Amino acid sequence: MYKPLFRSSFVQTYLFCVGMCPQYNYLAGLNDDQLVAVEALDGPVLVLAGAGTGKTRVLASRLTRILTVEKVDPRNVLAVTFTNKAAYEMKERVSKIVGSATKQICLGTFHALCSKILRQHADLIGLKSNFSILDTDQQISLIKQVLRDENIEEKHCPARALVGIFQRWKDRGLTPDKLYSTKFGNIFVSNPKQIYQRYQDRLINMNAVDFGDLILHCLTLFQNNMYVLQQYQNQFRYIMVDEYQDTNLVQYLWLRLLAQNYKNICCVGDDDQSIYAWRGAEIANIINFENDFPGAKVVRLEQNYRSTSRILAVASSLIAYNKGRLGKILWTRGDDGEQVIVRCVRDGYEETRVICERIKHYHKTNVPLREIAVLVRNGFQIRAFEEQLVTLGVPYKTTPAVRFYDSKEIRDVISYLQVISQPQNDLAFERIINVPARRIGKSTERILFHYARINNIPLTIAAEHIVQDNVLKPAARQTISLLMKNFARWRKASENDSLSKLTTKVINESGYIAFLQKDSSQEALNRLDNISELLTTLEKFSSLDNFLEHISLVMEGVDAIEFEQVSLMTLHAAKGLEFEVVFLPGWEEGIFPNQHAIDNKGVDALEEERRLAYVGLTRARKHVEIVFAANRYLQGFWQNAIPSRFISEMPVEHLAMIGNFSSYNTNISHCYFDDVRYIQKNKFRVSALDSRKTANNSIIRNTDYIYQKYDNIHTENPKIKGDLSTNNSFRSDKFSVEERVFHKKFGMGTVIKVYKRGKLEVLFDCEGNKKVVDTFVSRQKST
DNA sequence: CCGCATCTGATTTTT
DNA sequence: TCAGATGCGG
Repeated sequence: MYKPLFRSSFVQTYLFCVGMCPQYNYLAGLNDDQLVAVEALDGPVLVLAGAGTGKTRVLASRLTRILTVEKVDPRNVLAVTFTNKAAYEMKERVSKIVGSATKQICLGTFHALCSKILRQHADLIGLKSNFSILDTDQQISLIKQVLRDENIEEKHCPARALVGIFQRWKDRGLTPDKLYSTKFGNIFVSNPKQIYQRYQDRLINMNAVDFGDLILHCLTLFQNNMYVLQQYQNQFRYIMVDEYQDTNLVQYLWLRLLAQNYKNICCVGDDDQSIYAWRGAEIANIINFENDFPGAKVVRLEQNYRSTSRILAVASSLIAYNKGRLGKILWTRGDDGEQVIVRCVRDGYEETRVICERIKHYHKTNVPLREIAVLVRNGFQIRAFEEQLVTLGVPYKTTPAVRFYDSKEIRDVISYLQVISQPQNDLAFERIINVPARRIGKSTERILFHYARINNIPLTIAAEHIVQDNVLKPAARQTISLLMKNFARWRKASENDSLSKLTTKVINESGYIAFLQKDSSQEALNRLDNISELLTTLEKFSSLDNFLEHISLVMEGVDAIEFEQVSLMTLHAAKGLEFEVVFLPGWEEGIFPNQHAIDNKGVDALEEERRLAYVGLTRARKHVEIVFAANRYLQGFWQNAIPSRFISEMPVEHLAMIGNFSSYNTNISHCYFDDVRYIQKNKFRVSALDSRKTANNSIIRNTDYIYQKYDNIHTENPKIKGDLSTNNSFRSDKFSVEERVFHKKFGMGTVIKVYKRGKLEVLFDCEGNKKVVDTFVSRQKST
């Protein structure tokens, strides 16, 4: 019953040769701390790896040591990462050192590994091994079905929100029976537990899991089947985890179970770079590591090989405002570098213009475009830069690019393939039952669905049955009959045909291609292109199941060849990357930190924003340019903005403030930049950092100076002295529709709509319809 | 069944 | 503003 996940063949011999090779030195160039991290193989180890401290190198060297020096069978090594990207990177790196043995290592994302394990023991949790993995769209439509069955109106309880809520529960190991709280986010329904239970029942029923289930089911499997757990506990002698700060509770429990036997678990992460708490990551995992794994060794990697010391000083000062950190101090032997530029601009348009000018400037001074990045807080900020760069003819790339597998036509084709391979996949069947349009409308669907639910059978089976009866109109009956005959034929073909041959058959015989060819629009042409691209991709897969697994777990398309282009991306997407020059626009209260974080009364959300800022700053090797605008056109309103609090948390001596601050119409401009304006550029030395540099090879542990410096920042560096809230405070007296108001510029008007956050739409008597912020209008006294 | 008007609400995103 | 959802009429 039990099979090892990976089979080994001649690897042992190969590794023996590598291990014996005297000139081969995997330890070359590692610093003292890195060396400790690489050599501490026994027992639990936490490697706190700051940004740019050579984390991936350490992981790869460690793996090398385990395989070549300790001569551990690669099958006994488990290496878990969070993203496919990280898994791929690690694979690349390790295969350069240990070659083909890499394939034997159990290396992958949590989800991929759990899926693999689950498919081997599916029967133990009531699934078949060909279970389907639902994507978000499918989750939503399943929840919609459940809500419909329970007679719950979606208005009170949007399916999309439920996806998130269920996911969070699953992140925390809460199966319906364990759910103790009936709190349901902000959503009101009478019985949340029941909806959750029904959703889970339906999933099992249709032989499907969602992403959260992959790990949660696997954990349940281990907990309920001692002998299965023991097999894996014995198999995985060494466990390594990357990006540990991003793991959630279930993943932690999963790891802890697996590590129980050998206890050789090494987690690498950085609490300061934890930016995914909002989707279930538990920063507590990394903070509590020493308690969770008794006797754990903690290694700090603090020597930074990426940024200038000024950039590090700025980033360190900022992150020091967070409480509850494990505490790390990055240092470098590199140059002090330039000051971090903080630029004030009039509005968003100027922001884009200036940044694009600066991009051209750096490019002219021989910085390659691929070394330049604009990192934003919100996706929508990217667009303005795209437009400007297009007009300037500067090549750029945005991440995430539109995902290949997300496009409608690809999803359609995949759904056909899913129905072939997983006849119980109702959601896939539902998607294509009338695509291309074959005149199966709502009424036919309803009859079919009803029949399936009453008899508790999959839709495909129900369809087979129902065409035998007379319940359907002849036309619909014939159409469905034909469709089912097609599927039977394709299913048969799938046993012999290659994947691309099968797919070609499907898209021709189903009429899908004809349906697209009928349409001569550019859009349809693109879709046809995409499909032929899919056919090419399919060549690479050995089986249909293989392919379906891949697209469920690896949504990323293949990265295009990297041209010389500027990177435009969100701060989240930038984690793990580095650039010579980094632009950080939109550093205003409400954008960064964003409004949600400010509204949350707790500090947690704000601290996560701060970590995000820290991630942004530490992406840069040489230059950082922060920009904030005094006015911004947002969601249809012009609003004036306050510089981000994060700016005041950075040490002024490392900043160069540039810009015209008079655009502020309150006293912000003066109070904010008093201390800053006259900083002289060249008078500064980073003394604490310098002293470290002079130390001959021994790392100075005396960090008092820096701490003292931080304390000063907290107490004696009140860069924001004035009242910043002048224009951004909200009125306590709310306006209502039809009320008469007066605006200094537009005159008298009537409120026609009231939005959230004090925004009004007013029909002015002379100026017409305008949207304004309520702090700019006054109430007309009724006499 | 589709197209157009109207309304609503608006992070971050991976698996 | 602007994209996505909804609802109505042909």
